[in-house]
Amino acid sequence: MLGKQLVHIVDGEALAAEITETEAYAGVNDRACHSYGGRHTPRTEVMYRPGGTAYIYFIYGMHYLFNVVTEPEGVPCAVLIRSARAVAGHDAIARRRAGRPYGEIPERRQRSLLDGPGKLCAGLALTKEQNAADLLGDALYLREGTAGGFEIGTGQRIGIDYAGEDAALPYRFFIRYSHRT
DNA sequence: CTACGGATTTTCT
DNA sequence: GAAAATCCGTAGT
Repeated sequence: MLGKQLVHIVDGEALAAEITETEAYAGVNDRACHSYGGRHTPRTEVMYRPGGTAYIYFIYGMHYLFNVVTEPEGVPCAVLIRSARAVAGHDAIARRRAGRPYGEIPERRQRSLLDGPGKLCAGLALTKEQNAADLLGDALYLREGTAGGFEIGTGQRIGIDYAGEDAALPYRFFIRYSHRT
């Protein structure tokens, strides 16, 4: 999904972001995954749905995180979208994140608008309303991006120290930008 | 740039 | 009742 765009139509306006960082959550054998051990709870039920379903959950009392379910029905795996870059609806996204249009926030904040999983959901107005949504929908979908020819870096997943040995798995993926000359 | 504390409520034990 | 797939502001190097 790196380089693809996530689009959410809100009040008739497209809010869109190109995905720059992801993490894989690999199902019943992955201690970091909510479905580890085959757990069925009200929250994890959506993970068992077919690939292409949105899995959005609430965490830390104040943030939503957005995932894409990836496998056939009954196999509870998902990819967390960890970071992205706004490509459409900048003002609406900035208002949701900072309370002001894009041009009125500091450059520092413009560059870090969507560089976290909670920030992405806040900026694109993704909440439990969109949980379990089909990502081939009219209001929420993925599409091809414009980025091309990038390299993919990998690393450990963030914020899952409780996962024991699985915390070391290289399941974090990100676009390697080769600036410098 | 890193390091810290506080926010705040769902979720599962 | 504890922990959580986080973020922000502040302070320090």
